[in-house]
Amino acid sequence: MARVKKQEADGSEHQAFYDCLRKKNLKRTAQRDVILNVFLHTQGHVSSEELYHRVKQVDPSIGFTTVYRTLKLLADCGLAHQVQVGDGYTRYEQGFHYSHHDHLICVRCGELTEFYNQRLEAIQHQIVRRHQFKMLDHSLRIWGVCHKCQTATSE
Amino acid sequence: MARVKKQEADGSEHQAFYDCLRKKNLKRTAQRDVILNVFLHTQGHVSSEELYHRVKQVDPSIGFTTVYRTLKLLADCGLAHQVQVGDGYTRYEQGFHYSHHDHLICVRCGELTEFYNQRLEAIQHQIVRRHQFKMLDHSLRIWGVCHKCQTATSE
DNA sequence: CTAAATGCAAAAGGTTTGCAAGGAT
DNA sequence: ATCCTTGCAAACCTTTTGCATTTAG
Repeated sequence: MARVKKQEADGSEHQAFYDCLRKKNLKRTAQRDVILNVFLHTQGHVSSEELYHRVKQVDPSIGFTTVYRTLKLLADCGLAHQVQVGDGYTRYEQGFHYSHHDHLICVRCGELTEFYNQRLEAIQHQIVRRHQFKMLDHSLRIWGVCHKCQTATSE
Repeated sequence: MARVKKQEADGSEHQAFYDCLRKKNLKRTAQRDVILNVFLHTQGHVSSEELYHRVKQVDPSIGFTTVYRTLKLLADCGLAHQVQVGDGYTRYEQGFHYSHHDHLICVRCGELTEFYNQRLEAIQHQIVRRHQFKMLDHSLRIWGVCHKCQTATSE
């Protein structure tokens, strides 16, 4: 119980979304509501395609394009965060309570493990400063074989 | 002079390429020679498309497919190294004298700056060990605005 | 000779866009 | 009434592949 991530009051993401829509003079629609909900209930890193399939189970009338565009909109509103895993798909992870982290990617089973290391971050800031570079984003990805796949019977 | 990277005798890449071809039972062709030469004389991070255009200036009869496939072959032989900058193109940098490094990417002018930090590497090894992960590759990319673009008249 | 290489054209496969119809404010 | 949204179909774009022809060994 000690390490349970505290969850913000339910709906804070929704409110943030509505606010963002208003600010952009965009409209709240049933489709966007469904897509946001499904996205918020999805763990991990989904592609538009994957989210589309989940959304279809809730409302089969929603098209891929809308999911695709809404995902971009969510990213724009800070509710989703883009990740390029390198598998050919643009993936999104939840971004509202987003805190920077990096990824271990298992090339065998595809599992993504998130990690965060303060010293890593500090060094990056140092490097950027040294190059008089203004950092906007950064991404560290480590590919390899996860423990589970290493111990699995190698064939 | 103390830190000048020692250059191998000219042609060592070629020899390595021929050896690799022989080992794979593949053939040495005029096209592959041209493509290797152009690649070796190209600085930075080229896409197949870009290399194709350079190659065409030497021999217009060489097709894109051949450049594309040869680039993959070069990577396979350790002469080229793939980099995903995130601009939609698969890019390659020289890989024969390759030593691991990471990239600063200017989102304004597209400039790629390479850097290397030993502590960064050490921490990554530590993280991997901690996760009982067998690292195969890793890539750190930092996006931002380079010094030149920061000082350029902002409009 | 035989297997590999080449180049064209076309297929793939994910991403993006045009547009007519429908919907929110 | 107006401007945004939706979903379909098609366009895009880079990456891959099929195949008939040519070429290296």
